[in-house]
Amino acid sequence: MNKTLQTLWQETRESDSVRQRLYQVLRQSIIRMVLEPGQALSEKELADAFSVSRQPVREAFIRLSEAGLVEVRPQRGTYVVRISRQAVLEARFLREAVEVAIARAAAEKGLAPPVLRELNELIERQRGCIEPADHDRFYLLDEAFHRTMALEVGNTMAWRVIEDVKAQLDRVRYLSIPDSTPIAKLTDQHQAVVTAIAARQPEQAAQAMAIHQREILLSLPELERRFPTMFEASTVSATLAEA
Amino acid sequence: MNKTLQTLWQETRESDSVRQRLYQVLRQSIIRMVLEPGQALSEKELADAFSVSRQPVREAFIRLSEAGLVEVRPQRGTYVVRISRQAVLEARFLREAVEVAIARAAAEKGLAPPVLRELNELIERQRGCIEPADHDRFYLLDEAFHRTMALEVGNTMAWRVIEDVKAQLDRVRYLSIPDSTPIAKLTDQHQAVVTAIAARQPEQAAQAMAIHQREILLSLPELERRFPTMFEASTVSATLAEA
DNA sequence: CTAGACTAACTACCATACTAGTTGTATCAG
DNA sequence: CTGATACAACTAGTATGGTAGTTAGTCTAG
Repeated sequence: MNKTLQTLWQETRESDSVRQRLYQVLRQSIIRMVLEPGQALSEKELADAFSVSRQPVREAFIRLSEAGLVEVRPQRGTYVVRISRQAVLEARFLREAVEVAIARAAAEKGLAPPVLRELNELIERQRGCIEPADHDRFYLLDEAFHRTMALEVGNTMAWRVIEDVKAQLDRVRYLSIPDSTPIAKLTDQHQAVVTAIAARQPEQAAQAMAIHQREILLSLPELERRFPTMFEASTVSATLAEA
Repeated sequence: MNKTLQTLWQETRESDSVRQRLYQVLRQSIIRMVLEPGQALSEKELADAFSVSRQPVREAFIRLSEAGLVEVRPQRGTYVVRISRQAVLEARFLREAVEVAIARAAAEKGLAPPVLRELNELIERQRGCIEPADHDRFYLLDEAFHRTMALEVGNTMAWRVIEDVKAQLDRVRYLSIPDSTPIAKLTDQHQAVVTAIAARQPEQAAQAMAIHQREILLSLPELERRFPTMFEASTVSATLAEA
């Protein structure tokens, strides 16, 4: 069993339930490609590795399968799902729909000055990741940026949805490091969104967020070529449908 | 234990896992107010009632808690969550965001003639529920309408999100029967959406769907007055925030 | 009569045991 | 050597037992 899993396990809060801790560890491991797409996961093996029983492992599997990160095949096994072009496109569509609505709502209702200050501060810190490039830190700051916006519009439910679909997208993003969209460009896009919100221009905010959400589309086909084993075998019809 | 639960249990497919069957039964029961907001649910009691073990009941509880329909308080108990104004508003926001995006995408990409025919047929059957008013049948046809649109735009993920948030909204809808928005009006709104999609007018389709999604807002305050026990005690600050 | 401590009856969580179903392999018949 | 079959080693799903924590009620000390 992988060493990194043990490390992540140690980092989880002991006050949480075993199920939650396992879920977090496995989720992170899948996103970070520690557990590779297609890999089989064993309830028993993981239970032994973490010195817990099979039951919480199983419950974590169920949760992961609902998030679309693993597939549980009854009496057969549980597998890390391969990246699917269809799933990525669906996740991106969904995330755009929700985040654009959030940006528009934020511009309509307006955000309190302290919140705007917090967002701008996050953007500043993101600029600090440009040179030298620090993708890990930017990832965290980027997540914080989107989370802050979602929650400040008063919507925990929306953030949970975003968090779920983000997992699909982050796996792709992780693959595309370091030749992904430059951090500077993404940060500028964040800035554009906040500026439009501060200026109370809903359509402009929505537009800026939509542009931001479409960045990921660019690298997908190339990644599928470079990492064929990570992807679900795409049928010809599926390929044509997207053309 | 309630008689209706047993009936629903009989109707579930025996090929599904006990966990899934329990989830469906409990979900429906909560939406239909068979299990009332605030009511305590007992693992053991339900397990005995359905002649299954506590484990699948527990797993169904976990899934329900993720859908925001029950609250699991460790070592304390599991309770049907009361309707919360905040949760309803969040669910509505989220649903509007996703469904509007779907309507827009459908108008942009266009739908195949058979699909348009199917949607129009559903609308026709919905008209059949107007006089005499058949809310139960309309509910199913309405769900079918939205599901068809979501899936036809090629998005199973989006439909799953809608399905989840719909649970929150359907509970309110169930309360507001029979003095809810007239079926005729809702059907007309469906028609407007399909017409705009068929005419390939994205903005018009988005607008029509947005109007449709805002219907529910109207009845909420009155329902909160009429059924105080069904709702979460709303604090003064929360009330003010929504004003 | 009141306040605090103890107790009994719950709860969810985790561990373990058992069942039924799938799969790969080895063995045996042709 | 090939093909089918039986078996062994897995799997997830379900059942049951044990543990720690919460709660409400009662009983006792003041």
